[in-house]
Amino acid sequence: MSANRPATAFALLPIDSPERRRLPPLLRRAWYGLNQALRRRIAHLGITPDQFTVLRNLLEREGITQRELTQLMTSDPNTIASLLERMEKAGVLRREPHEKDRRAYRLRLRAAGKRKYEAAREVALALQSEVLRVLPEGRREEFLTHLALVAEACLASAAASPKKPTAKIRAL
Amino acid sequence: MSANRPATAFALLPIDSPERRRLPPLLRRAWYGLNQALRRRIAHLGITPDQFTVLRNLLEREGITQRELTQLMTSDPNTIASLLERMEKAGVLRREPHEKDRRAYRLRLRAAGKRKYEAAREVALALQSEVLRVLPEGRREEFLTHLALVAEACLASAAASPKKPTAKIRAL
DNA sequence: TGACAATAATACCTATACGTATCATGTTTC
DNA sequence: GAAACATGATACGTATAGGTATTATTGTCA
Repeated sequence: MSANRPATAFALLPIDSPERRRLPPLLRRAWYGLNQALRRRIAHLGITPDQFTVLRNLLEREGITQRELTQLMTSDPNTIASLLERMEKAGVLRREPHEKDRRAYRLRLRAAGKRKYEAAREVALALQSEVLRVLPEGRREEFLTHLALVAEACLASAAASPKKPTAKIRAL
Repeated sequence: MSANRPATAFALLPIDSPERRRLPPLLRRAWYGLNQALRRRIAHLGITPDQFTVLRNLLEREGITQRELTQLMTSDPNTIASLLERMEKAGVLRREPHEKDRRAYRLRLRAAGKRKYEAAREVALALQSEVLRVLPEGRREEFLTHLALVAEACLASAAASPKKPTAKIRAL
């Protein structure tokens, strides 16, 4: 066990460490690293990675409700509500009343939001290319396909895990 | 920035096209899903997934400092400090003064921490098996190897992204 | 149509991520 | 050996994740 200070914390681990083979730490490192890199690279635009994700979803589907955005982002209504509150205050989007459902809002991008999105998109594309280059070219699609399977399985596991350990109503 | 040269026709779609599988949303969904599933399944133990990670690291390396734990978890000193404060208050670990460095603490597990860890570990192992079952058995190791490469690349990108856009001192 | 369940959004809470600034201590350098 | 610098930890602020509870509205059904 060496006490040297490597370039990355990951390299601190012995080559045969179980950490290198365990799904949760690997997912954690990948996601946090990617998120942190993007956050730092778009900080000058005044938006965060999550806000960037919101902008992308709104650009692709103008006028969706908060509930729909929550579904698209696999997030939580509370998180989305406060996220949108900050973004509206920052002037990148607006919430207009839904014409049919007075409980809901329709989300619309503003010009500033579109501009910030376009700029951040360039950064994000470059970052993704940069990261995927470490995989052999012929294996990248396969990796993403497998990752998609794993992601769906993770979401399914979460959905199958009740918030409250109530009586198991899961009738078969 | 070199152009992407995908091998398949599917991959000829724009890299951020909704039809194509993008790395950031996939990583996000996988990580959030896995984290949420684990959080709900160990909530009855009174610990969170991050606290579980702390416990595992402390069990494997008793007496490390907060700084070392920060490196192992690829986290942030601030995050670790408040995390440990909560855990110390909850009685699962204690911070004792470092015998050489009066700035540092040595982290030690308490009995309650060991117990909670053991219980949570069973849950985590089952969850990982459950998730990885969606991949063909012969591809799981390969997937984890690729994920490790990607994780390392993500951390490298983050490390190469300065917090402040100062003059880049990094030698190319 | 009136009671009631479901739904969209929010309020309030705690936990985490991570930025800047600060403090105490350790190390290096001239 | 004192000043300059580096480092471990914390204080404080903002953003996000997500839990429970509440409010306002909608839809359903007896």
